[in-house]
Amino acid sequence: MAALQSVKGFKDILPGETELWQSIEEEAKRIFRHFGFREIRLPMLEKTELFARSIGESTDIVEKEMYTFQDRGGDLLTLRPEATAGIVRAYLQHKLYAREAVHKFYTIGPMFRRERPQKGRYRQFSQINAEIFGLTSPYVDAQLILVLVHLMTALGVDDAEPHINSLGCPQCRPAFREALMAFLENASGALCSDCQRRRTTNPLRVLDCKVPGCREATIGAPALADYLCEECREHFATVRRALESQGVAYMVDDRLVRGLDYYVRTTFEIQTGALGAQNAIAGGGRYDGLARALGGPDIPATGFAIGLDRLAEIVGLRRQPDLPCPPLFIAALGDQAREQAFQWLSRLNTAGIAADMEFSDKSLKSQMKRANKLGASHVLIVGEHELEQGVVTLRDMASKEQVDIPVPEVTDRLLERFPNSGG
RNA sequence: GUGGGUGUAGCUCAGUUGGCAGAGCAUCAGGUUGUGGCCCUGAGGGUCGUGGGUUCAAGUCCCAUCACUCACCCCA
Repeated sequence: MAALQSVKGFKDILPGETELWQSIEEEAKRIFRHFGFREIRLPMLEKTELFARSIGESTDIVEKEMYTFQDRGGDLLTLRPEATAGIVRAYLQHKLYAREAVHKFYTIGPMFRRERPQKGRYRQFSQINAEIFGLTSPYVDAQLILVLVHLMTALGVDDAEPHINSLGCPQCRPAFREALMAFLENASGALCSDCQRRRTTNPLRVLDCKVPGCREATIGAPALADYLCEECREHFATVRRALESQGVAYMVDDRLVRGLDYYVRTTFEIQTGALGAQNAIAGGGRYDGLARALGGPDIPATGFAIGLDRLAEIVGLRRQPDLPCPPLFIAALGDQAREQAFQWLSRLNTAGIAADMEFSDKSLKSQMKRANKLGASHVLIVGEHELEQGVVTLRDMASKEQVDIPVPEVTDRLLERFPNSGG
C-alpha cells in the first residue's frame, strides 16, 4: 500500500461507470429542456456566510459538516454543501429578477459534506438541482415533482415513490411547533436520547425519527395538517389536485421533515428501498423566504435536489452497461504498415469515425484478439504482403468475409462504409 | 463524533489443530512461420493492510495501528 490513495469519502468514477453517469445526465438535461429549465453553472466555493445564513446556523451541515477554511487572503470560504444557496446568491447578485419575473434553472455538479461515509453517502457527491424563481403558484411545486417522476420513469426506476407534505409558513408553523413541543414534553420519557435533544433544538425532526419507541410515542402527536392556515391548506390541496390530474401516484407523509431551515409549505422526497439506509434519492420543497433572508427582494422560490451518486447506483443495478465500441480496428504488421495505418486511422478519427489500431509490434493473432475484445465489427489488415501488391484486407468480424481494397481507395471506401456516427 | 464487520494476486475469494502462499477470472505469450470468440498449454503478478509480541516456525494466536465497509447521526 505504498501508492497514494484518494481522500476518504472521495471516489473515482472510472470508464465503464462514466457512461452510466453521462446517460443519466443527458436524460435529465433533455427533460429539463422540455420543461423550460435552463442550465446555470456556479462556483463550488462560496463565502461561508452564505451557507450559514441560508441553510441555518444550527443545522448539522453548518455546525459540523462543512469544508471551511481561510484562504491566503484571510477570507472564510466553504466548499458548497448544497446548491440552492449558490443559485439564490447568483440570482440576486446578477439581479436576474429585474430581467424577467420567472426563472427556471438546473445545475449539475459536486457538493461536499464531511460526514462519515457509508452506502449512498460520500464526502464529495453530485447533485442535479432544479429551481424555479418568481412564482408562488402551487402548480410549479407540482411541476417539480412531475419532472422527478418523469425522470425516474425515463431511467427505469419504477419503485420511486414521491412523498409529499406541507410544512406550513411563518404564519401557521409557530403554533404547530408550540403544540408539538408541549406534546413531546409529556412524552419525553419514551423518546430516544437523540430525540431528547431534538425535542428542544428541532422538534419537527422527532417526527422523523426511525427508532420504534419514538414512532410509538409520537402516534398521537399533533399533525401539521391540522395547523395549516387557510392559504397553506389551499396551496397544498392544489398541489395534490395537480398531481392527481397527471396521474402521479404520491403519498402524503405528514412526518416528512426537511433538514434545511429555509423550507416552507410544500416539501417532497423521492424514496426507494434499494439503497440501504439512504432511502431518499431526491428531495426538495418551497423556500419563499430565502431570497429575502439573503438580502434580496422578497421572491418566492421552489426547487429540488437529486442525489446523482445514489441515482446512478440504483440505475446501474438494473441496467447492463453498453460499452461504446469502435466499428473499425486496424491491424498493422511491420513498421511500414504501421506508418500507413496511422495515417488512415488519423484520417478516419478526424472525420468523426470511431476507430482504433494496435500501436505496438504484435502478432496478427494478438491484434485480432484485441479487435475482438474491443468489439470491432471490422478489422482492416494492413500487411506487408498486401502493401507490396497495393491492397489491404477488410475483414467482417461477424461473417468472417474478407475483401481486398486497393491502397489508393482505402480512405474513400472506409468513409463510405463507416458513415460518421455523430456520437 | 459513536458502534459492528472486513483486510491474502488487477478482480472474486480459498488457505485445515500454527509447518514451503493457492484457485477461478483477468492480463500476456504459445498451440507449424500472417487471422478473433470456444478449447488446450505456459508465463508474469503477492513484503498475506502496517508495526510490534508469543513461538524452533505466524496468512493462521495476542496487542496496537491504518484502510475499507455497513449502521447510528445527518441528509441527496
